Amino acid sequence: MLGRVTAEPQPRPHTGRRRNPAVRQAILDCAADLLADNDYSAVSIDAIAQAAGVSKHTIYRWWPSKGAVLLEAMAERARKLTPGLDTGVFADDLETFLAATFRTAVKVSGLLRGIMAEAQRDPVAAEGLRQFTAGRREELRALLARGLRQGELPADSDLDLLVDQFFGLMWYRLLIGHAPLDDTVAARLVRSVILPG
Amino acid sequence: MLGRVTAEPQPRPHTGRRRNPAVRQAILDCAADLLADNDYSAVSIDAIAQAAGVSKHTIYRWWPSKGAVLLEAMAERARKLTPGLDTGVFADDLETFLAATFRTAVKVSGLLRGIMAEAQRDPVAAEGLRQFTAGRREELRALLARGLRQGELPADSDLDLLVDQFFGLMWYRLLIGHAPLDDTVAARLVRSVILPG
DNA sequence: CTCTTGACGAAACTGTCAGTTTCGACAACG
DNA sequence: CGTTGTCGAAACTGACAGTTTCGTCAAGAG
Repeated sequence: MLGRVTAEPQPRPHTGRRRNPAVRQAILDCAADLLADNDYSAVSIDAIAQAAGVSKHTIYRWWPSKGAVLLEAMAERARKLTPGLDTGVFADDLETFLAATFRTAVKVSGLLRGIMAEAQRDPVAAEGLRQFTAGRREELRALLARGLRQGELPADSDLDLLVDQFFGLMWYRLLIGHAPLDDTVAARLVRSVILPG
Repeated sequence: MLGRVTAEPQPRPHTGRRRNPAVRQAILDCAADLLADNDYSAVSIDAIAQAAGVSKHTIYRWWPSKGAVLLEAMAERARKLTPGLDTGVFADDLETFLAATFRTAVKVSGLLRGIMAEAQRDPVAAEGLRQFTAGRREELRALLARGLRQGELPADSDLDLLVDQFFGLMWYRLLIGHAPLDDTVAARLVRSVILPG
């Protein structure tokens, strides 16, 4: 309706004061820092705004909800820490991937746990988390598919199930905290799935 | 200090009005029902108090926090739905256990997700969830140990890792909601771990 | 240069919810 | 019947998400 009335593809290129990308970045950085350092409960929109020297108004002009801010902060920080190497030796690559993933996850566990909690009540955060985890699953799945092609995994392996077993164990230990999540776990996991020989 | 001064082991057996167990039960039942039906965000202490026809005051006299109430409600409901049979055929028992566990978990997924979210900020709920899941892990671990003794699992299986892979996958799918959690999953999981033959 | 547009900070405001406190019954036991 | 502790009702505090209002400032248009 509205679009028909005006019928202007790009009527006004732009005018007025431009948004400051430094402000946006400061918000994301402070959000991630707060989540990493403090308890999740200590991280409020007001706290982020204060830490970034920004008004709440500005935050809500750029993101629709608290969950959206936290999620983008997490996604950005996670993007920086992805290995993705290929030595040609499947078992080594898988172990490297898992070990690096676990190490990073433990380092930012406060952030991950907070986002997971937020996603259980905020649909925006839930959808974002679904997309974020989908990307991570796709990466691991591609790696496992290579192992399957090279005959290092049983031919009838269910890759989706395997992926969820790995990431599931990771999240389970992160969220409950009953057992460690370190390089040893990564090594044992790899040994439990690859075919002997 | 205080104990020394009085020096009375059981000074006063009891006096005054007795607490009404029906009230306690009503609170737990209503809490579990609310969590099962509605969104978790719709479940507040006020809502539970109103549904149970009880004052908030009464709830807080019996439990220290919201998380404690929800956790006890969950633990009670979960206790009613444990299989624990033994047909002698390990693979069948394992599949039955997993399938029943998944079915129940999906049915009360709103409750489980809410508790998990609560446990990420309330230490009381976190400790309770740790104990609850420890019991579940112990049960599954005992079942797997039987399979190991009977030679149906690889001799070098890491049972703790296996347990966390199973429950991890369950929670992961419950919390993210990207893939189903049904009998088929249980069957495939069993097939992926037992030795052929 | 000046006017318009929109980004931004400050701060007040609304609504919800956890947890506390107060008060007035009321029930059991001595 | 008095003491003791349970219970409901309701007001209250404090924190926080999200909104609104207002004044200011920066950048482009004319």
